[in-house]
Amino acid sequence: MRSALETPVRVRFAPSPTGYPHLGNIRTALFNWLFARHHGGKFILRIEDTDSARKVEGTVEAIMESLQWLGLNWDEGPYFQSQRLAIYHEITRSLLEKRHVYLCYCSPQRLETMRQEQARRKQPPKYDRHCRDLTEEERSRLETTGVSSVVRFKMPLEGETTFCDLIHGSVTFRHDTLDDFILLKSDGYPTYHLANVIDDHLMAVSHVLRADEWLSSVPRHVLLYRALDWQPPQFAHLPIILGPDRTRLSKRHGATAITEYQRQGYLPDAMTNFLALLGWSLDDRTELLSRDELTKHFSLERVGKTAAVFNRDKLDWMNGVYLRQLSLDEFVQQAMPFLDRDLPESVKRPLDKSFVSGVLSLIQERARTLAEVPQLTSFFFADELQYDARLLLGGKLETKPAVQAITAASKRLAEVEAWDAAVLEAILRPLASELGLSTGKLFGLLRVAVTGCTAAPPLFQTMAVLGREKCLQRLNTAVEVLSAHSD
RNA sequence: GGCGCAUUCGUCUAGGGGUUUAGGACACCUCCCUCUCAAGGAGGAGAUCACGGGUUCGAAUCCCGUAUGCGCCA
Repeated sequence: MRSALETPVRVRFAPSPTGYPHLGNIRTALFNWLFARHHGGKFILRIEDTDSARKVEGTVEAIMESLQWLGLNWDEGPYFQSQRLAIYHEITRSLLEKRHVYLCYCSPQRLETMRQEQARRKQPPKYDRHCRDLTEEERSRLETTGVSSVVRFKMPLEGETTFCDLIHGSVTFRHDTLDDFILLKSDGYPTYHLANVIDDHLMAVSHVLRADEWLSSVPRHVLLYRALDWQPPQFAHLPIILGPDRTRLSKRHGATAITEYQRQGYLPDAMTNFLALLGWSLDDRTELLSRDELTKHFSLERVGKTAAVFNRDKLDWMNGVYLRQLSLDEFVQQAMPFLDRDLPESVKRPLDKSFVSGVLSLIQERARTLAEVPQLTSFFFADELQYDARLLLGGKLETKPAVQAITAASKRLAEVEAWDAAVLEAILRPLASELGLSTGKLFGLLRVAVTGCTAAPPLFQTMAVLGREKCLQRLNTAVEVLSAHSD
């Protein structure tokens, strides 16, 4: 067996453009990238687009965009398998010459009835090798009729193949449980097995890190490498990521496309950190790791074997941690596009940067995603607040004392010279006792009057950012709301 | 149907025969801080380590079955 040190590390991320990349795909990409960076190797991007029927428009772009968003830069590629058909054909020809493969002329109908028969007899579906030993005459007769053919691999009839997976250890498959799988389809396109093996070899891929579901295909691949006289790469099959219902991730689980997480306001670094911990861990306590720390410590030995359920709550928590770690300027820069996108249309654009900065300083530690920012701050930008009078009273106050309290506060605030949080507090705190109200009641009342919400950033800081004019105006409105309300 | 892989708190995980009364994180609960919400701090609850057999003085850790889940083969 080759050791990782002998050959330069070259890994690849090889998605099919059949759908937008989701968490599972990207996690595979991340592990490949981390492995490459850890070993100072190369990370290759290869698009396995040989199944034209399932190709989905725009996915190649989405794949590249997703990788770029997460900072998973590739060193080579993208290579496209659809542009390498001549290579696959040539190598298939050499396999034919060496009799490792054969042409199969069986019609889809024949195969279908065969399968049904096998299913009826509860036998494993397996090609019956009808064309494996055709005589030359039979073959040329079929050729002249112009029937289409596929190329199948001659699976050894006995024996077994054992290989060592870097994560699972030694795995063995008996040949008689495997069938003569197809290498080249009748339309001339290679199957995954053929194209994948050829490309990995030609691109000098040293380690194949891919999802667990390919584990059962490895014996086929190993046998193919042998037939071609090539040295197989090292394999590492990664545990898959499951949805909350313990089934594989799919469109049913909502935001599957990784770009959707970008839209929902997750930071690339948080996403990377979170994904890295799905199937890998550093030790028994470290949860937060920077990109550099991840590449420094990443190793296949610490990759687990069991499928992991994606836990949105933990992602949210982690994103909040990363959001709080940002400097205010960085936070403003990150949040600005979300404000632009989601604040009501009535709010004038462009937004004033210094006002936004003041606003955001108050909610940075309260937001878990950037997409929450507009909701958390919309009252700062609104012209008029919408709320019910009962919200002001909070079930604790009568209308009259409430009106008195607001009026008294307004009066004092109108006279304040310096409009900042400390001064406001120095004015309003004593007012509570003067009015015979608890600070909780007074501040709660003012909070609703000024923000329209019962939960908001600290009152004095909020008022300081909002500015005197807007605060007084809103207190006024609150009095009107209360007056119109009878209890 | 055959083959393969997996199985530790709800979830992510630590754990490679004795240091384990199974550790950490998210979520949950309580308390502290406090003008609300967060953040932060302190604590709590939560896993007979899927089950059953072995091996061993001793097993979550090794072996064998069973079950369940997932995957591959069409």
